[in-house]
Amino acid sequence: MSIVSRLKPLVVKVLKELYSQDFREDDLTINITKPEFEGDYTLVLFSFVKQFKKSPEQLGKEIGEALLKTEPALFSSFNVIKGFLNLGIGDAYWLYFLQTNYADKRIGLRPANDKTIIVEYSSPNTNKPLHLGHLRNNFLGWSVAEILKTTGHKVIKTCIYNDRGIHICKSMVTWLQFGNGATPDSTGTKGDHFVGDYYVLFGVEHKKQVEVLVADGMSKEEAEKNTPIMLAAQKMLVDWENGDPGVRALWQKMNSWVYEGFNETYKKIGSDFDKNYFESETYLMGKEIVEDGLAKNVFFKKDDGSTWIDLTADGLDEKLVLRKDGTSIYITQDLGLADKKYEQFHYDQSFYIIADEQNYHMKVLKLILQRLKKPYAEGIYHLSYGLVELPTGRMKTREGTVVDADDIIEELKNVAKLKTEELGKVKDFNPGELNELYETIAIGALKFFLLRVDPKKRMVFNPEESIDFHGFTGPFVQYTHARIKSILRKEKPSATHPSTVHSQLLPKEKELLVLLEQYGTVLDQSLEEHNPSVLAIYAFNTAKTFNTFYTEHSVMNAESEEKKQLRLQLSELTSNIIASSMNLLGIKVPERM
RNA sequence: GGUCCGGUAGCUCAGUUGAAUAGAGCAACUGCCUUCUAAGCAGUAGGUCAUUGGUUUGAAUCCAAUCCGGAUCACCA
Repeated sequence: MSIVSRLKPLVVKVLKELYSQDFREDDLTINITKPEFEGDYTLVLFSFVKQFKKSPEQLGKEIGEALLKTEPALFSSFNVIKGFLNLGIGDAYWLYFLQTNYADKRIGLRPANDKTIIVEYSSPNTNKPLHLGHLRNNFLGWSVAEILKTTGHKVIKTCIYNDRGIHICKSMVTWLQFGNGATPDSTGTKGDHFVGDYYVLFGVEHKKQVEVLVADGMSKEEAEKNTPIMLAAQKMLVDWENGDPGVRALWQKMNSWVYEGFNETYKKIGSDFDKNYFESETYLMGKEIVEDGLAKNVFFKKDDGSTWIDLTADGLDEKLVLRKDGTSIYITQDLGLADKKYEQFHYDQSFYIIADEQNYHMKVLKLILQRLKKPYAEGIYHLSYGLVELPTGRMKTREGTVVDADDIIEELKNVAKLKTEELGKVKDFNPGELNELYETIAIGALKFFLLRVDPKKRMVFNPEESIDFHGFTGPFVQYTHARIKSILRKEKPSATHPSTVHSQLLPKEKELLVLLEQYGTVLDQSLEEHNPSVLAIYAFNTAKTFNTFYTEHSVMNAESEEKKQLRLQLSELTSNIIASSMNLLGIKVPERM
């Protein structure tokens, strides 16, 4: 139990005894004491002043004295400044926490509960490689899923492949017309990039053909729809839907190239899925749900035969759910997929990690499911994140400003290599170990960079900043971990050494320990907010605080054996907490770097 | 136009369930490697918290209005 959750009931109890008034723990404001004041935690008194008609100074004195009397073992001192009651917590509390937790490698892990949560955190199109936007999505979803797992939830990670549709046909048609039978193997190109190149080529060809048509007198708008290559793609889509064997075979072949490429990238970035869904298998689902909803008058038909839902009562519009020709649209598929997932996993909650461009769409999805009185509707949760932009603005495929996932990882690996060679600290590593280290650092830098920002907010990805391994970065935290491990390789805390619980803590020791004690609270916050960035910030602060401690005090050459043991324990606890919090972000921490 | 999100140091971001003198990192400048890893540490400098008004003992935080930026409102996905 964290210190704050221990303090609050005590204050409630004391207030009751002193003033015969009941307070809820939520009524209390207890913050960590600012460094410029004496004390560890601070109770803010202003809210009581009016109620009890006493001065803050007097209240503080009375409450402080009562607390000290009630728990003399916990509190060591108090002081009142203006409306703030600063409470000193005795070293014994912190030392007991250290003693009982330092060796826990799985610190933070909670007992299992009975909640099942399904997390959909990747939804790539199979016509082009993954880019920076996909990475934020993947890193975020993976991390949120791991946070849920470590706090005891059963989690199912899923991916939905958008593997059909006009965009896929564009790559296919272009490959048929211009590919001359080339394959990823024959060209030595990664499969997803290979297919993506034809998608780009489609755009180039299409543009050329538009110009020809316009020169022949067609309007630009008309021409856009009528280039030979566009018509071919549209025909291919119809053929695909009709199950044309040739088209299906081509589709399977090209998609398999893409999956091979995706799998390589997913493996590298550590994305894993318990269940894959494919749009080609789900795009017809949902029609039954619409039929059902029509019968229940949740939906209605217009004269042209199209099916709609009226969401104006909820401040939205009328929304189409089936086209007039009876074919389904995006939202229809999503209704079907939500149902399918529930059928398969009976989830309590269903998370969708999707960019905030789709806020409206996700609101509609949940609302429709609620109108349909689906048992799982309340559990639908859209974890909306902001787009990743470049310093020059939004990434645009057409302008070639999209940052490719594989490229950026490779670039960061190179930086890691150069930096590591320059420092020369791991000259004894074999090539395999070196490659692993470079990858650990590169992925760590990238994940930390994308996860350290509040997911809800738009963020700017500055390529120059991302290759900086100093300061508020993944490699900084990784480095601190390696530093600690270097000490612990020399000596581990002794299990037989007499207890350190009666030691005296120096300011830097205490500062670190107080921070380490907050790990559980931080984990709670990241869980409640579905926000990995609080863990990233915490891991950085912990590393920074350790480095300050490390510079000021020697562990191995401590003043006494007892001090050495205490610092070894502190070091081990720090490394465990850094490792745990970084692992929840999907970041590995090296033993040496 | 309706709805939603954002505007904090030169840049990137914390802080937004109200609380003490608004914090980090980068960039700039000054120091510290015969001592457990200098991918580090210590320090200097840098702010009308978009603007105006309001509520409050107390506002970056809550309310209102305004300005600026973004997203969305398709028989696209």
